[in-house]
Amino acid sequence: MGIIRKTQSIELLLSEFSNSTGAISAIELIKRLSAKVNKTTVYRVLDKLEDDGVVHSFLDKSGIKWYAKCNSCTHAQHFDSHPHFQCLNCGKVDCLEIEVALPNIPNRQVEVSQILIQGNCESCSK
Amino acid sequence: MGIIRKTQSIELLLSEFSNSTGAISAIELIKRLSAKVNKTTVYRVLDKLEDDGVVHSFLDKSGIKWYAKCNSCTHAQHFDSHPHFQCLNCGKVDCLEIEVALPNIPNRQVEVSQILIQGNCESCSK
DNA sequence: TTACTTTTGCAACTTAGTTGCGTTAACAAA
DNA sequence: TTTGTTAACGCAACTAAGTTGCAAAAGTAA
Repeated sequence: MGIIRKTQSIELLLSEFSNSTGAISAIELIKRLSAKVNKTTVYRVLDKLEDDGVVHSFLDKSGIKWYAKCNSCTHAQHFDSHPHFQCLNCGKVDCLEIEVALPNIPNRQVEVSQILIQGNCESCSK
Repeated sequence: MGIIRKTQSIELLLSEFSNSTGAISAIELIKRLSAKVNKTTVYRVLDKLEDDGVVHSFLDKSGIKWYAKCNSCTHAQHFDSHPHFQCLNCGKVDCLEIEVALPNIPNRQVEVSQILIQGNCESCSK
């Protein structure tokens, strides 16, 4: 569907993404904005932002949803196939700006792939 | 903790895995065994089987848990880093017996990685 | 300002998985 | 074979993330 009106909730959500480098979980966003935006609205706005190619989403290992700004996604094409890195120590999640070459898989047509890497991030592995 | 007693529930769960090639979702197992085993027990047995290296688990794109027999896992070492393939048409999920080489990631220590590939399986892409 | 329609908040719901606790059933020892 | 121990089980109640329906509020074009 996409965004039609620039509302307050949308501005608030977008500014959360502007003020952050890594990914943010839906739950974290709901928590941060709880005073100003209802959780249903947060989920709905995130859906639309993803639909418009403004953000992309993925699940971490415990099944909760994370969102991050897209660098080069549009509504038509989602370049969200980069790996995501989650620090097991501090919990921070980032998009890795690298390409992972998947080997050809016999007799199967690949549509989407999702790579989640867990370990220790830069600050936590010192 | 691991399995100490060979109970009926464990036998039932194990036979489900023996009679199947691909992965099976926890929900599917609960459904199949609903007449004989309580869902709490299914979850608990799966935990233990995973603990013992008999099966390994992963999440699909909608966040639900899948289990598959391990070919070469032990309690000490889980070789569950192969990719998983989920057919978007028939829903079937398989372990792919291939290695995916992850590029080195600067300044980060990789502990675990999880690769989920979605597309059309052999039977569905004809 | 009006009229229209999107967006929002609320409450209630859904679904997967978890927890606490009293009961049942493996199984080793007698 | 029986008994005692305790792992494993079933049940009900709970948790947490996310969804739905609907009436009210807020954008926006005219």
